[in-house]
Amino acid sequence: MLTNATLVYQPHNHERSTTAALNRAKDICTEQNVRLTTTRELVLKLLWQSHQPLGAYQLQDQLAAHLNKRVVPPTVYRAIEFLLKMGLIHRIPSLNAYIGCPFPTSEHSNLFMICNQCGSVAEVADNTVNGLLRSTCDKVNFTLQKQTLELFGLCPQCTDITEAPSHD
Amino acid sequence: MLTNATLVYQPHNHERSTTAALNRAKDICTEQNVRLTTTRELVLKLLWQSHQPLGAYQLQDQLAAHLNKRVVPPTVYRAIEFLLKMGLIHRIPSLNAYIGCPFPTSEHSNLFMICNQCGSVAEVADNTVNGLLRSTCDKVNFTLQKQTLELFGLCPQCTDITEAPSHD
DNA sequence: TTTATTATTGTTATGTTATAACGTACTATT
DNA sequence: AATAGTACGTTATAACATAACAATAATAAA
Repeated sequence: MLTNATLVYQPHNHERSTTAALNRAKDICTEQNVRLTTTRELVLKLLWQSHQPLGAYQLQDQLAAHLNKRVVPPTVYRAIEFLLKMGLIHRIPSLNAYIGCPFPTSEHSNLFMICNQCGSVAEVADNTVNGLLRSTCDKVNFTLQKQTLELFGLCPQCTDITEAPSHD
Repeated sequence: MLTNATLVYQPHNHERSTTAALNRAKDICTEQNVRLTTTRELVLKLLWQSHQPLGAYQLQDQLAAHLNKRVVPPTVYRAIEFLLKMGLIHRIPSLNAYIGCPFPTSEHSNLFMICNQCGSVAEVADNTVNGLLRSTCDKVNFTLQKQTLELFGLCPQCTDITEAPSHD
């Protein structure tokens, strides 16, 4: 069906993918000799458990609830900063929100499909897009270092619902 | 050199392109039967005159200076909102900043090349990229409505400077 | 094990970006 | 001139993010 492209809708298997992501994160941190502390791990977990990207202040609330104590912005932003640096999460600039990365370690395109209807976000790894962007940059002598590609529209589910004949 | 792609570095001919953009804007507004008021026109002008995208509060300062009176955020954001709706400017989410659009009216890719060195931003209209994204979305049944593509790196100038042999 | 070093977190304050809500003034048409 | 619609003024505040410095915890070195 899909060649060259991997589409990952975040909550495709909630519990399992969360566990897998946390394990991968632990491995990566061990390997890199950095510490996945309680706060950091909890933030990552919350992002994976969510069906949608979460903002810093949503994370703050949820953290506070889980840790049963006051949590202040810097705490959240430090964890976010760490996870971003380790490639374990992404920031989605147009949403001011964060989301777990399904492909840490591997080079990928940072291509997000954001549903305007239900708010879900899928990350797509597509080498063709990557290649084309790279060659476009080469043509104009732009040295590409990083990218964020945000596509807004309707996810498959909401597309189907919208297109389906109404019955009222 | 470039096929299918148009690269527009904002200040390629400052004065002339600003004037041209303002005239185009007037035409568009007349045609659409909406008003390009003083504030709106001034914001557009400031964005075109700038070598870099401007934030709302930078615009606020510059507006205040030009109009010789206090300008408050809602004033700026209203002008921005209008210009965005008319397709005359873009918002660059990762910078929280705004930039004049060189291709108003025409469908385009919202592809920006952002220089990490000098802060300049170029907008690229590339049908190939557009087409590929569209087909990628089709493949996964995602209904594409809007997009923002942000590429970070070094602009041609800064690339050359960086790559040139140092002499110190 | 004690000490030194570094990494992490706590804490307070503040900076930056953006919008809500409501009232007033302008513009165009009748 | 009355009216309706659009735009702007004004105040307050929401939402997102970081600076700066103190305290603590983990790790490495003596």
